[in-house]
Parts: sequence; C-alpha cells; structure tokens
Amino acid sequence: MNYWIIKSEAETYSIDQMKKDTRTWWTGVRNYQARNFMMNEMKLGDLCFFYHSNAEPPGIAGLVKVCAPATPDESALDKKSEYHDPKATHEKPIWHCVQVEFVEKYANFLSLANLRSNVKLSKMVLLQKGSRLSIQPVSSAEFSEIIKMIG
DNA sequence: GCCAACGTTGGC
DNA sequence: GCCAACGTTGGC
Repeated sequence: MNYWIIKSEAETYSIDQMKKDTRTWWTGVRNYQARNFMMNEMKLGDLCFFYHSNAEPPGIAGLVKVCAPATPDESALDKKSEYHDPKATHEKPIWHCVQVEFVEKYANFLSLANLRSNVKLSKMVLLQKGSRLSIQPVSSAEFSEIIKMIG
C-alpha cells in the first residue's frame, strides 16, 4: 500500500463536493510527474490525503482512496473543457487519471502551518520549498504521524 | 495582490 | 541541447 497527497483548490473542488459525489475521476492533472504517479504507481486501495490548496487556510481536509486505475483523461480530449489539450488524441491521449472514492472528511482540519510545526514531517515533499506538485508521495511513517495529529 | 519557484516552450 | 521568456502554482 502506498500513500499520497492529492491537491485540489477548495474553490474548484472541495472535500464537501468529493463527499457529495462519492467517486470522481481525478481529471485535469497536466504535469508529467504527477501523471506518472497516477499511471505507474497508484494502486487500488491506496489512501490519499485530500489537500485544499489556495485555501484559507491551506491544509488536509480529508481522506480518499484509489478506486479505479488510470485511464485516459477525457477532459484533455474535450474541446469545451478548460483542461483541453490540443495535442491529446484518442490514439495518444497523453493524460491519464485514476478514480478516487470518498473515505472521510476530517472534523479536525489539519492546516499547513500545523504540518510545518511537526519536525517529524520536515522531510515531507509537501513541506519542501517551492514544492508545487499536485500529486505527492507520502511515506508510511509520515502517513501514520499525520493520522496521529488528526487524532 | 505579490512574488518565488517551477515547468514548458521555442528560437537558436 | 541550451537557455531566456513565459505561464502557472500556491503560500503569504
């Protein structure tokens, strides 16, 4: 089992919307490193912290799990989508995404500032300077430490 | 709203 | 293949 953090702008797609939808394809990722995590490393059942970026405050809002493996991201092929990529074709879709399923919304929202205050998490990808990757790996030690903080 | 950090693009 | 210019991310 691997662990992840997936970011979403709270204004665009929040944990509340995730809860309402139950399941959603994680479309719109247009970064190769993040895509490669979804295509090559995310496994069914992997747990992902749901992170609100560009939020006030930013932080971990809940938990989801991978419920379907990566398939072509339809939004890249859809001319009307804001995520449309003119270089993507049905033969070479370029972008792929997994489906995730709602697990939990945390009663104790865990802010970025709070995460930074824990020295055990200082190596986390999320907390490195200039780290903007929208899908990031989380070690099992980091995962259990965060679960402990959420309580 | 600012701006540092990062990824991508495209000229050469 | 280099690298300047540009667009985006995301914390503050």
